[in-house]
Amino acid sequence: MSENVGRWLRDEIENAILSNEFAPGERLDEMVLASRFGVSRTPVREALMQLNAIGLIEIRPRRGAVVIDPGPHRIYEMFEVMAELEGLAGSLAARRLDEESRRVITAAHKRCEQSAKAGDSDAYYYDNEEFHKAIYAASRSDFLEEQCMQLHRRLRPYRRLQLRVRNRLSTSFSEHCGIVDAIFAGDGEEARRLLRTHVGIQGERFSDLVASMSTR
Amino acid sequence: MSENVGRWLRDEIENAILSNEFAPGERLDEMVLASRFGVSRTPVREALMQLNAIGLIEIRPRRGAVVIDPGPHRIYEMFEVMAELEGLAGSLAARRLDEESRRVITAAHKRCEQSAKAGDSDAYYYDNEEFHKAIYAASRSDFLEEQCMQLHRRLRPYRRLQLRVRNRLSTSFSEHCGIVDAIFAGDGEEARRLLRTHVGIQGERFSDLVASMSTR
DNA sequence: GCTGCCATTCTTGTATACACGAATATTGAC
DNA sequence: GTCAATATTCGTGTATACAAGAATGGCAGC
Repeated sequence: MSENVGRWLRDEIENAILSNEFAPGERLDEMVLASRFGVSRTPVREALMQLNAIGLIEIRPRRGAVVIDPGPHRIYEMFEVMAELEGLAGSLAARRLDEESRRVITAAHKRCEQSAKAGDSDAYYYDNEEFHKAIYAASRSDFLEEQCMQLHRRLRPYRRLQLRVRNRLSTSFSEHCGIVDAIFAGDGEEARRLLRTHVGIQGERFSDLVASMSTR
Repeated sequence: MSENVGRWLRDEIENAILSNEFAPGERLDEMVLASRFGVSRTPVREALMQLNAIGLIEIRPRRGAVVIDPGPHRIYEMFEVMAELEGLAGSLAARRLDEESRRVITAAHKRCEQSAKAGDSDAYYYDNEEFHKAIYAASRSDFLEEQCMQLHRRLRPYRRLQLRVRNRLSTSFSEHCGIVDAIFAGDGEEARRLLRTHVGIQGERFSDLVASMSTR
């Protein structure tokens, strides 16, 4: 547990929302949450305020908090922005790459290769995450890294669904190869282009997303 | 005043921070704020929690809240991300432009022209803001628009400082002209490119920023 | 006179109490 | 039986009370 109950609750409720335990549209009753976590309403409210500020829930005055339901279209928009930010991170990484970042990216890339070849979609899910985080860090822009991490976190559940789609694992990994090559070659614009298409949702992948969302 | 005290306080304190009334590094005492606004500590704390979540203040456990001091480097990073997001907004706007957006952009652009020709830097400051917001809206991506608005808001104080720099007014307006042309021509990539350079801080403009920050 | 330890004070973190608006159930009229 | 007006319940919004950790100041020892 974190040092104070408020933060701990914020993380707990955030996780519960992102893992779909609290479904979109669901009402979050302060007293129910308080008794569930064995605390009073005060830290619960503080946690809710923070989740409201980052856009995970909506607090309607005098009418309680509900989990925001982004809907397919908005999720598409979020991926669109994510693609742009990752593209920027990639281009900066290519320009600013140092030995340490190169090492971390290579390591994550190799783990992805193993999981992809093994066809282990769960393992790939985690390794892929580390790969992308390695690129954020390699951008050497703290603010960009934070923005990427935050958006990545929010999109995590949908990413996971996407990996279930047929052939997505090997396709994803081969895209990684190109990205790594571009970054290591110092070709920022190529890295940006490849990451944008890698992260963005084009064509049939959007209907895949919608389909997987409705059946979860 | 907003419907509930918590939100009102959040806006009040946010404005006070962005207008530099609460300086970076300054400690925000809950009781001082409470008595200043004539309320109890509870809504003050809720406001602080929200400001913490959006990264305007830092709450150190048991040690109170302080206004975050971004520092020149981080502000540069924020402009870098802003440039990228505005570039995306511009490219989407060019592709999706409808009559309504065209009208709003044209109107804002004309107001910029008047303020620029009059050399009225305060008027231009507001008109310029409306111009950029018009482009966010024209992107027809609600999420992108929100992200842009939020970051724009945070960078507002520094934008204002930049406009004070010699010749920046006319330079800015002539850049606007190119952006409008590209968007109206449906040239998304050109709009993106122009907006990126328009918003980003290159070369001497970074030292201008640093200089203006130290003397405010 | 300076340094380190302890007591005091001050501020934050959490719980509880109370007030008020919204949602809901109940009762009465038609 | 349906609808509307009203009473009741329920949950949020704010204030206050209490607990506990951090900052501060004083005192003793050197």
